[in-house]
Amino acid sequence: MKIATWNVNSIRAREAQLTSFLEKHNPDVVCLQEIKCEESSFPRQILLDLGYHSAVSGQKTYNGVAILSREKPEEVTIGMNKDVENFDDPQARVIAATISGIRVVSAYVPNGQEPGCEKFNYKLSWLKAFREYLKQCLRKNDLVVAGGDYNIAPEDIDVHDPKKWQNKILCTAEERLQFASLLELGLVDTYRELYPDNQQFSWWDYRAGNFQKNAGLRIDFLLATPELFSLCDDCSISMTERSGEKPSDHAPVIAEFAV
DNA sequence: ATGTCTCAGGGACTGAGA
Repeated sequence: MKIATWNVNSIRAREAQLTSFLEKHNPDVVCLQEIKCEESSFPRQILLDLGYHSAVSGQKTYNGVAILSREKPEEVTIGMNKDVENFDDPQARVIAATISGIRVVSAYVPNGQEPGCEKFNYKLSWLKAFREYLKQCLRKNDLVVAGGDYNIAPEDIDVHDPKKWQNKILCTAEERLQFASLLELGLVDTYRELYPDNQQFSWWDYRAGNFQKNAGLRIDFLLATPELFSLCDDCSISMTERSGEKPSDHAPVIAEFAV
């Protein structure tokens, strides 16, 4: 079973690239982020024609998450408010579904803009709510994968120039502490666990030729429970899509499980 | 490099967000 996560930066602008991705890799499940549209304009039929069901949580212009799957998704839930009290998030950032007995979460963590600002505080409180959400999810399920754009580079190895990025957004100690607390729930960063010393990135700013210079960060992950990770054969970050025409600024992360 | 890309509003370009 092949599971992927990809921030597509608008699903309508990335329709051709998403089609190529699905045809090339033939994943069973894809967690999408930043679909940037309401459910009514989501290309559901195009994906059905390609053999994928869609579970969608969208909104106009910003954010939006989805889960594509070969098998029909079950127990689809949108947002965190069913599991986390006092956190009614108007932004479409979390969706979950059960596919082939695996609880799949697709998450788009807030960017935070700049340390100390209002959006940064929202990011930190969002992450605390998400931790509680995942805790409940792990309580109910043994096989869980939480794919997403976490907008955090967990360690210096995940950053092309750690000195330049020190205390910058995506790299602050506060964000890294929040990410570590997600792993402390009992989740494994599949790519990092398999390749402790590899430096490979999943996001490169469009500006300044950052991709050509490989000036990137690793901020997209497939987090798995130990039960699921024990079935993980491999995890990789695909460069094809980021290298192609009109790319998303994120690369897909793909893992293979013996399920 | 204040560097690029996407969206909405409005009907060309600007601002927000990343």
